[in-house]
Amino acid sequence: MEQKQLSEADIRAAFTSSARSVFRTLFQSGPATRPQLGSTLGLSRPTLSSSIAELFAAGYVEKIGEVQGPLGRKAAMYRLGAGAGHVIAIDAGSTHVRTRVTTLDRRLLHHRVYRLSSNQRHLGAEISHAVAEEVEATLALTEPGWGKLRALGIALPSRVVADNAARAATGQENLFSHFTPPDGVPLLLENNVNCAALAEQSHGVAQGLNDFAYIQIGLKIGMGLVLGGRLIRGRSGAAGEIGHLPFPWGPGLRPQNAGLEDYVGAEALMQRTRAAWPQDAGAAPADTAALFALAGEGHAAALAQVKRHAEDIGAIVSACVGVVDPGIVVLGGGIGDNAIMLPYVRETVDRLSYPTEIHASSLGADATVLGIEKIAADHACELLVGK
Amino acid sequence: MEQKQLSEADIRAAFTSSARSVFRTLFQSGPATRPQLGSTLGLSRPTLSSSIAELFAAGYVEKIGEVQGPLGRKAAMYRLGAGAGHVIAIDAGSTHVRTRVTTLDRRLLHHRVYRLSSNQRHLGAEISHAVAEEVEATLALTEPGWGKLRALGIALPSRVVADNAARAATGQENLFSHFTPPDGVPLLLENNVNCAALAEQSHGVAQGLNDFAYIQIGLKIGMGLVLGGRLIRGRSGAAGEIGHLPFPWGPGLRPQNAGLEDYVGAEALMQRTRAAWPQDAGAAPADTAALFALAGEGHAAALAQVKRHAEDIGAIVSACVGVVDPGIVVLGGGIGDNAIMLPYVRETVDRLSYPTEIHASSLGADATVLGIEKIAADHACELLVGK
DNA sequence: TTTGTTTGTTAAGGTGCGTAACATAATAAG
DNA sequence: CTTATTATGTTACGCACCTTAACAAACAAA
Repeated sequence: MEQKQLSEADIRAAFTSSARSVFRTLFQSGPATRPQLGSTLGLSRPTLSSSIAELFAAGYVEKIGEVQGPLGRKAAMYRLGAGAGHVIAIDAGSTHVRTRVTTLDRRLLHHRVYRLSSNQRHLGAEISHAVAEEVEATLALTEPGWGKLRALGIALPSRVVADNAARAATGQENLFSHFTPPDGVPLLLENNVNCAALAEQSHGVAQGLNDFAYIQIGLKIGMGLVLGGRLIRGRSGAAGEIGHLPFPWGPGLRPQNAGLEDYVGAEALMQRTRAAWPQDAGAAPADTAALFALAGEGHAAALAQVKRHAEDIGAIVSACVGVVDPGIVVLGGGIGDNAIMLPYVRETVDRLSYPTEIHASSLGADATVLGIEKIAADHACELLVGK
Repeated sequence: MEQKQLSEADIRAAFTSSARSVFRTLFQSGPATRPQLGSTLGLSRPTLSSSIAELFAAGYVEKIGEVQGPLGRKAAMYRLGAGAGHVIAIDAGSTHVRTRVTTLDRRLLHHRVYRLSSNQRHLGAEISHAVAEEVEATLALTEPGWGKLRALGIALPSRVVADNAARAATGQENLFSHFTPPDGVPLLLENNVNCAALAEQSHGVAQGLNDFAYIQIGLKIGMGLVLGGRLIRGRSGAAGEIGHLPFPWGPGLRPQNAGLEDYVGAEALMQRTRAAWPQDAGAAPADTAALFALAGEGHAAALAQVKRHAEDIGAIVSACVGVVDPGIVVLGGGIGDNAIMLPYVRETVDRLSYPTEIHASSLGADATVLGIEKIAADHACELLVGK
């Protein structure tokens, strides 16, 4: 193993810098012809020739066809080869465990959704068990054509910190109660909301943006922050833990620990809704989905609740704008991506903050897996050819 | 002028990459011997020889002496030469205009403090006038040994945005009512709180840190945020405008625009203090300095006010931790760097947030000027030898 | 003075890219 | 069907930038 890793590093060192940038381009942008690579990277044809020869010899790229332009000779088209390997991405969610296996340039090799027997509020034994099974099953059906497994990424519903000492407090260690990660494969853990934010950046509303905030509103509330193109994790992995914003707060009002999380969560919302529900308005909605359905039909009592909730969300957004002014905020999660709230959220933010675009997420339940997949693929690419 | 700039760019292109990195090292770390440069940069002696020859020929470095080790030949010591030029940094503050002129490697060539006739609450005509005079005076006494003026940096008590269209709303344009910037010199504007934050990073409590928040508490309140080694400015230059955090905020409480700024400012603090001051406690303090002095002596009523204020500051810090979790927060400004508040702030943050170190700034009134000076010097260096 | 050590220079070689010229393969025009 | 034009790919060669090796210079200690 040690020997293999060393030879891997040797391969990387052996590649010329132009070869590495060709690899990175194919990694980021998918298949391309030599002339395309040459013009985007500003490299000459001879350089490209030797770069591709290097990569091809290592199995890192392969030719997948030829493209005929309007005139002249056909151009050869290349993509990452089997030697580049593949990654496994797992979203260890509270209701489902979603698994995706892809090449580094994101070609789907395998995917699967496993439904948990019950709603897991915290990262615990059942999730750990499910992850172990998913990994084992995936490893079992690995095909030779996939190449080496380069990274295993897992998105967790907990804070995630790299620092060994601080881990115990996050609960992230519970992942390993029934799951032993495979040997010799880089294991990447990331918070699920952060993953969803990255997915918005690579596949969703925040496509290509370097600065934005993603706020996920569901049972709980959380934020993923991307600034300067980088995910902001925070010293304790607590960046985006906006459930800990000071609340309630005002003259003579003492903020409570996690007071906002308790107030703005789905349970509290439904409790307030039931308490305020008029006698003559029919049966109170059973859950948030029912509440938003009623509001969508124009039901006055439901709409009033939704509006008040949206104003609270707006205040949360304003807190984020006041601290980092991201310019763009994406709302996601079962409650957040609801279109009914959007205008009320915007109204509140307009009243309280500097100009901020607010969008609803269009990505569905796959967002988190796609995010952790990107993290795993990025890591694998960096491992092979550096930054 | 156009011609000069072109030839300047040519010089940069003419330098080898090793020469550029030698320049950057001398810029960042000050004078060094050749062996030192060689070992820190991993360059061989012949390479260093030619790099320094290049830079010396352009006047970018000069020899300032020789150092004798315990054994062997003396090592030549170099620093940036006159050809590298100098920068002017100006803090256009509300009570003083501070000017510093330095070489790129921060050797002080000239400095001056100009006291404004009255406290300027906003960036207006008098500040503009004072800046114009300071720049003119400095340009007049420029010595040939200083080399070319490479950049002029000005710290402003307003939001600063690069985008032309959005400028009008910030008030930053008021700077130019009586001040015309010199031709052909890069002009760099930055918010004064952001500058103070950078000064903490280069000279103060946050020395060398890549992630921290600097919160300035005085007449008004503001924050400078450094994450991943970079200053976070925000889409509208409004990152750190924490006076716009939602406040008051709670069940049935509607946040007001800039409600926190009004509540937590020095004026409001003194108003509350006067209102709550007991009849038998002597005369109420006239200003915050007097209030903190009394609190320092153990005066109960004063201490109660300071403590309550510290709890509000603690809530503000908690809001920042909830959004970005910087890990370290530096408190500055006339009120913020007061040691009496520190334990109460810490108490509140400990109660509400993830572990966060909180320090009082040790830099005095020069912080802002030092920060804009660093911005100007960095820009000048990048101009000469790239990133 | 000699010896060993560090610094600086000169000479020679290698890597990674470029340009120039040529070979190849396609379309368009006659 | 041949020829002209154009784009792609390869080969030959040169340049820029760095390295190692060897040598020269300058110092302290023996």
